[in-house]
Amino acid sequence: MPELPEVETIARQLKKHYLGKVITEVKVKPARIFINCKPEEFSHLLVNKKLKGIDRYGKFMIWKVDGLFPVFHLGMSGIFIQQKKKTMYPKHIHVSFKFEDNSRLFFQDVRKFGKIFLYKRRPKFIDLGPDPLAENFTLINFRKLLNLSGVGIKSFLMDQHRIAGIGNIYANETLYLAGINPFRPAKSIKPREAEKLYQAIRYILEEAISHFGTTYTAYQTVEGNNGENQNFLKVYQKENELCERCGGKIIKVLINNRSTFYCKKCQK
DNA sequence: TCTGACCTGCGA
DNA sequence: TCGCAGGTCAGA
Repeated sequence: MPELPEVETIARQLKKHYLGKVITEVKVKPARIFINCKPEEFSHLLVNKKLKGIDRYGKFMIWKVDGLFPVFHLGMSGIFIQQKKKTMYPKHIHVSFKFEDNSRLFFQDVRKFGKIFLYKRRPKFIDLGPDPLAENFTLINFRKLLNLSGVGIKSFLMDQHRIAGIGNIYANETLYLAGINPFRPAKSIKPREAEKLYQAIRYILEEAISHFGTTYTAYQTVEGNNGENQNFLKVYQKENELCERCGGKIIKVLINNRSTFYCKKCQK
């Protein structure tokens, strides 16, 4: 599921509702999604701690909780949902947080591809590339990364070790906006095209955040609403529709086993 | 660099 | 019943 815009949307809403509150209870369901700590340890260490900060790096969400840093990766189907009624207890809940005001927050993950970590210091994510909305993601750096790469441009955009935060939907949309064919080798991208692509990455992600993310199947905001960005997509899931820009047909192919949508006519 | 496995639910 | 889904990683 969630790519950078969805994680950012969730982080903003969590801040709005829970920042500054003390966690009074943490219930966990033992599952392989706990990576570097035991579920019961996660639960025990977070009780009676205040949620002091929430931020994001790529698709990772980092909480700051009185000297501890729980980190969440939402995988394909992870979401955070507020409990709206006391009787509301959805399926596939792996963590349930209760706060000092008796409000509850659930971490739900149907497919269990999500990951939960617990650190004593804020992780530096040295394995990941730059976050595309951060200051250190500059055009100069982006061009360098492109030149060093031996893969196709779509795989390049989705490789978290190169750029952290772009997944399949936004890789498709970014390449469409920049007018670049997804089969092109990353190295073949010319300086002018690199600039267009760089701007497209930021534009597509920022627009998606302003639309609260893209709901294609499972994704919902913390408040339980669908995102709205699916109404603004140009190619993703638009197979056989006509390209808004040139009237060409949008086609679907597989690249690295991931559905890829593009306009053969205007994406060169 | 690429493929398959990890999971579950949904729609064709 | 089968294929597919927004991600990631080990192993070939």
